[in-house]
Amino acid sequence: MIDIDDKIINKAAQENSTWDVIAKKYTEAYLEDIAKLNIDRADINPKATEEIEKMFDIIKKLIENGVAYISKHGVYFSVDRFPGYGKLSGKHLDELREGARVSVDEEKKSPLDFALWKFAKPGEPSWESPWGAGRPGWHIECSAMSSKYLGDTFDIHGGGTDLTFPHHENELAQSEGASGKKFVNYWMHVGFMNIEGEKMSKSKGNFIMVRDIVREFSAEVIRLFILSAHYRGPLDFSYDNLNAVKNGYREIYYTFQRLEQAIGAYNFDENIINSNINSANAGFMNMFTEALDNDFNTPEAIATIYKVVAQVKAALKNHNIPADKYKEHLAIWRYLLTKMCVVLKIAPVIIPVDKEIIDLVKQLDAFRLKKDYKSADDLKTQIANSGYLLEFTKTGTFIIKEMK
RNA sequence: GGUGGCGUAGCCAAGUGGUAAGGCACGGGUCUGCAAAACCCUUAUUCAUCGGUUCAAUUCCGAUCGCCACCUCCA
Repeated sequence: MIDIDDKIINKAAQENSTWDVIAKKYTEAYLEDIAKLNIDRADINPKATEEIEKMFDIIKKLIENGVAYISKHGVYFSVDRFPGYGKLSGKHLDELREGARVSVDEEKKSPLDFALWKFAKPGEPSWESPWGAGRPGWHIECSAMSSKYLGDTFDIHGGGTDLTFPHHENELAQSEGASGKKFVNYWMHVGFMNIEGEKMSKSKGNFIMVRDIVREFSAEVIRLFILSAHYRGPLDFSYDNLNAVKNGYREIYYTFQRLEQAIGAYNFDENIINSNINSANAGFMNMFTEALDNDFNTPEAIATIYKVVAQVKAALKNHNIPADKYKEHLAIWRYLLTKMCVVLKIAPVIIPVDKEIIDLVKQLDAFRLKKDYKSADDLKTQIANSGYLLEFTKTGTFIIKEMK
């Protein structure tokens, strides 16, 4: 969490508040939104201002290694002294220099050098450092926090595609410049979400807030929507698209409910499941796994889930299977489907149907048997008003909790 | 201008040197006492455009057009 920077300082001034109050407010709002989207809370959410000592360690090492220097305005990273600079974003130093404006800061050795530590301006929050009072440069907190909690080298670093340059490039440079080791094994840069084909922007007023859409759509639907496009590409937000995904998800949700009711209290154990998974079942699981192994191809993984849903529906109707094997057969499919949905965290929570409703349906079925359709229809309406729809099948009536 | 990415049916969206997954929507039909967001079927001779390589290209190469991001401060 970056809890100190220019924006926060400005916002604090605007609202007649202090940086720490502002930072806390937005951090909490962020964590709330994350939770609403069913995103697991990170084990550690370090704050930049609580990791200042670690920043000093890195800056010291960079100075020792000759890739950082002290200038009038702060401690700077020397881009020219780090041979790999530009390797992440595919930029070349000479091209960048041409693009750079005439240096704003004459004290910098290269216009591309960036601040590791900024000396305090009057009235700004500041921390004591070996080089003078000031505050962290933009990128240093990420290097400090990652090396402290994940080590000098770690596997996956995510972020928006807009951060590739300069932020991640600089972060990589200072981390590797200090440690001498490879910083990150895989970078995952995600594409932007547009609104109705246009970039979100405050000036256009076309931005949406997580807290607003979670009121209308479940976390599962939102997640499925986001995962429906490859993460590197752009994602176009629109209510039409979201509703289309919602309609698709309904099928997954209902299928879970049908499975639940068809299997009932059947008690299966993993051994039976594992010994009965045949090549057809395993094939779907492999498709799913391979899709995700292939640069996190979630659209393909989702397509596999829909294929499994189709298999499940066929299985539900397959009464050629001996009764004693039927539930076992379904349990295997449920096991696979659940596994896939859990990975994407879109598995629905199935709430048992209320006793009252079950009783009503029993009455209704009795009326149907007696061909008293008037009474049956009345009950059906009553049940529908409680939010359930019924599917009459040869083997019984499925009671489906409607998805709003 | 530079660098990178993208352009696939009405919409969303994968994919491969060998002839286009999946979802949504639409249309037609079926089952059911009636119904259903249940079931079945249908929907791109074609993958921005134009060339080239190849026995074969949507997939490789080149050009063109269009869209997006970054390339400046700050984050």
